[in-house]
Amino acid sequence: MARASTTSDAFNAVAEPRRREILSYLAGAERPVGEIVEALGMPQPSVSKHLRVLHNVGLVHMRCQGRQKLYRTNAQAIRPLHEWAGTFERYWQHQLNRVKQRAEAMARESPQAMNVAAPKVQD
Amino acid sequence: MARASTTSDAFNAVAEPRRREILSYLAGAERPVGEIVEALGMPQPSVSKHLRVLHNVGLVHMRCQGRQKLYRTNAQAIRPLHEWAGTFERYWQHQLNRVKQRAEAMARESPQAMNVAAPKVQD
DNA sequence: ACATTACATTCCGATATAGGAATATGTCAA
DNA sequence: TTGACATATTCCTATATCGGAATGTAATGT
Repeated sequence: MARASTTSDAFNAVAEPRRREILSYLAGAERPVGEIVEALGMPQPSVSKHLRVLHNVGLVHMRCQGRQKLYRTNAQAIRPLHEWAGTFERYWQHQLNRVKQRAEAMARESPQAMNVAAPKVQD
Repeated sequence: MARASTTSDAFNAVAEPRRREILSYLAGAERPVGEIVEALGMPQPSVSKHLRVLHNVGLVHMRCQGRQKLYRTNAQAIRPLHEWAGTFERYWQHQLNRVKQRAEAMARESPQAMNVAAPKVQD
């Protein structure tokens, strides 16, 4: 099998850097496709294709207005991603604490050693 | 061009569901490959390949111990992802506030309408 | 009706996967 | 040394991309 399709979930959709750019651009306000094209300097068909992917996974909303289509980021759909990553927060805080505590211990025991290259410590 | 390589950054590496499983499993403690294989029920070569990808982008650390290799999630490497998603937090809060305010306004003005199907509102 | 504007879609080619099977590498134990 | 164990790598195939170019489609203006 090949890689999971990008239309399947937000994680895959967001893996593409240009789609992240589009999401950031559309976060604050509705914009027609033409403005995205101009602002981000991407070819129009490319933008349309990325918008289709984003729309399929619910990361953007769309509204028609005359011959324009106004797109806007659906921030709600990004929450699961934020929450998944947040799951690891206690672990990186724990790692930071260990680094901090080692640094303080070193400073107490041999302050003059603080200016030399630190040994590569196993965490 | 094809899709960006999964070895390039954390966003792509994390797009694969099985890799997310592995990261979660390795978040709290070091584990040898064999335990991952058993715990998650994936074929061993598959686990090794996913671990290579995760290691290449710095999402896991590795340490040799005899004939085993102990892997562990590097939670720090997940922070950029969390922060990127967090960028949108103010927008989804804003959306939630609007929903909440509309609900309260409706409750004040016509409490008996709260039990019928709400009109599809444009946000 | 016709031209124009605003987007979307299709066709194409190159490439990067993921998974399965088989095999290779490296480490310890008798 | 030989063998068992733990993990990594290679070979293979099917498929899902992304980008570019060209074309299709729908709404508006004259």
